Amino acid sequence: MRKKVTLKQIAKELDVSISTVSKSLRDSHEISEDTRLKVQAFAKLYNYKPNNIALSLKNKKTKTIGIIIPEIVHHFFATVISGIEQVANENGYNVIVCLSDESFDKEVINLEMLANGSTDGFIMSLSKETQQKKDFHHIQEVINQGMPVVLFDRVTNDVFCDKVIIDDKQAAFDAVQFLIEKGFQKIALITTVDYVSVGKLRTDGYKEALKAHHIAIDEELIIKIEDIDNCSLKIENLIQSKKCEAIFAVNELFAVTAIKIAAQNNLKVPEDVSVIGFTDGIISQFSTPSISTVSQNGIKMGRKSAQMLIDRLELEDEENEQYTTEIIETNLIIRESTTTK
Amino acid sequence: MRKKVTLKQIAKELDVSISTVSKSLRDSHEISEDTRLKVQAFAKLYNYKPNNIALSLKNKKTKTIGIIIPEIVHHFFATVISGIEQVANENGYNVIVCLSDESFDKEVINLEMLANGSTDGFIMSLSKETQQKKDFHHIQEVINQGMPVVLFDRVTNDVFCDKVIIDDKQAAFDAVQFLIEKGFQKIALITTVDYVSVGKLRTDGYKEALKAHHIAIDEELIIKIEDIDNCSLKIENLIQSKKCEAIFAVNELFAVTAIKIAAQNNLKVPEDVSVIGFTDGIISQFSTPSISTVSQNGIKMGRKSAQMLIDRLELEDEENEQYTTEIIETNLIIRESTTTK
DNA sequence: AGAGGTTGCGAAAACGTTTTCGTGTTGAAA
DNA sequence: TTTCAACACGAAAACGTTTTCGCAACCTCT
Repeated sequence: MRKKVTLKQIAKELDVSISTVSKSLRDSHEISEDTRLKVQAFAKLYNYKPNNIALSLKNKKTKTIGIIIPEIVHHFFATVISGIEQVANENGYNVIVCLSDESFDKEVINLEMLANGSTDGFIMSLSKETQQKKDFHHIQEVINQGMPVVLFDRVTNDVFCDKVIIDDKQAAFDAVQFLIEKGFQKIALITTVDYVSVGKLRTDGYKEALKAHHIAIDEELIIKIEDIDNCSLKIENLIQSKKCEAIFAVNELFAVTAIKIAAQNNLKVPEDVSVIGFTDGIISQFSTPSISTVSQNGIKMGRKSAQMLIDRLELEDEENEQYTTEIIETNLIIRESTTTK
Repeated sequence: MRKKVTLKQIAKELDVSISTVSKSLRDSHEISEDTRLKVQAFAKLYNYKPNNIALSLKNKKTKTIGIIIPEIVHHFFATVISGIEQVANENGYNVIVCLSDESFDKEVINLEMLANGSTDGFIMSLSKETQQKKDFHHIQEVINQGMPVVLFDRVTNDVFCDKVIIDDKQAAFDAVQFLIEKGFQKIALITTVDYVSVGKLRTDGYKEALKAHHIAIDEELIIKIEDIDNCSLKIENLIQSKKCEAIFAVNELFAVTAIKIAAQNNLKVPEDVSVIGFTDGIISQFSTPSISTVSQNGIKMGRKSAQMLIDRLELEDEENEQYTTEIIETNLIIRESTTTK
């Protein structure tokens, strides 16, 4: 077992000082070519690599980004991480991932844990519980300590920092308008409870699209799901009522579940009912029929978030207090689950 | 902006030495109750938390686990990370995630990057390219430096370390046997090229099941996919040949693609052809029909890997050279895509 | 030969901890 | 009064770097 070699050991072996070794390896002009080459050869032979921890302590930079998200077993979040990791890597950063499991407490603990020197900044998406409690002191605290934070997707107006979002309302508006233009009037909405920020915004977009086209909002066509595991009944009621010609669902799971239940009730998609979902994940692509959906482009979202964070990190305390909110464009991907009336 | 407070600052404020502050906060009996309480109160007021980097440097332990996997946008890997994170968290560890993108070079770079002090050990799954090249010197190197490594799922016999796998061959055997017992004889196999270790093993299991039941192996029923994007043609040929009554696919994507192509060719699943996949991911659960599959339980795999790594880390150099290979049980989940002949 | 400049290197501080050891003060025992 | 232990605290080393500064030795001019 050949342990990692340090400057001190090299110095001892070659009978020079630690400073000389360090300078030689960094190609300092202070060192004669003789010693420089000698040291470099020795270092190469023993495969010397500087210790990251020591560097972090000295430089007060870890070159590490903390990511805190609700869960990772979720295609959208996985793509965002993937995007973050790309940009981080390009810039010599590592990412350390923590999951809040949608819990406020875990979010706080993870944040405090990583804030004690482990990372230079954070990229996060709020847990459901945090959004519900509207308690963001932990994030503000970290920002006050001088650590940049970028919020993405599930954000809040109550904390000032850089943000990356999609225009949820507009995207929902576009999707519903698409259905309207295809001739549908009775359009149902399957959404989340209101405290989930994106669910609320998409609901707003749905309503505005109807209004813009002078279609009355029928509350019976709007169902709000609290818990994905118990959503079937409500959706079944909706389907069986046969009052809707089209469905807009605020996520993939709701969309595919609606399609499944429709099939069980002998309704064909898209012949009997058109469906548009949200988030272009695995499900939408591979379900039968494949699902028309609003594509969020998690990769781009992740890349942008990472870029914003790194830009701020490398600004070197120039105290640019101008926070910006970046909007990632969405686009409607039309597949088999929609047709014309 | 209130920067984090250090021991030194507290010491200065209270006009005592750094040692006294440190000892007070660690409830040392060397310190009088007076000063101890005074220091603790002050520390609490200023929300003192020890700096992780400094601790890491001193203790030569980072309490961080490095994860290197081919990609994260892949339900199975996401569940494994989730499992690792659970156990890591329970034991006060953080996880730092790097993606190899199936590239050998990126795998090497990431490993070397993290090996320079950033993590205490690794949990990894080999990239395709690494498996193809059969070059594992980078992993052996890290192990030689005294860092424990746990390999999961895509492993190799060429490096000695702890491993966590499923019994791919047995699982494939069971799945195929299940089809045979349902009365099918003409069972097709959709698999990967041979250098992907798990693909090879599952292929072996398929063949052995046929042999065990005295069914001749028909090479025309075995198709090997190199690239997922161009798999449609081969699968279509298989389907159109109408030579198979059932299909065993070595992953979800192959399974769902087969079902889709069957539908396009007016073959119904499971009435005309039964399908069993591998990996119980989102697709299998939500596709229509839902897909019978071999469940791998990524969570359990992740948890086990993390536990093995942490156990070894906390063994404190007891040099236990007994490496073990843990096998996570699989189980066959029967859904709508299979029936009896 | 002395002044001044260059070259090549080492000592030491700094980052933030923990811990070992040394030391001065106090109190009690002899 | 002397002696010794207990007590309370501080100095310093250590972890592995980088960097500033100081200092010899040598060289080059006058």
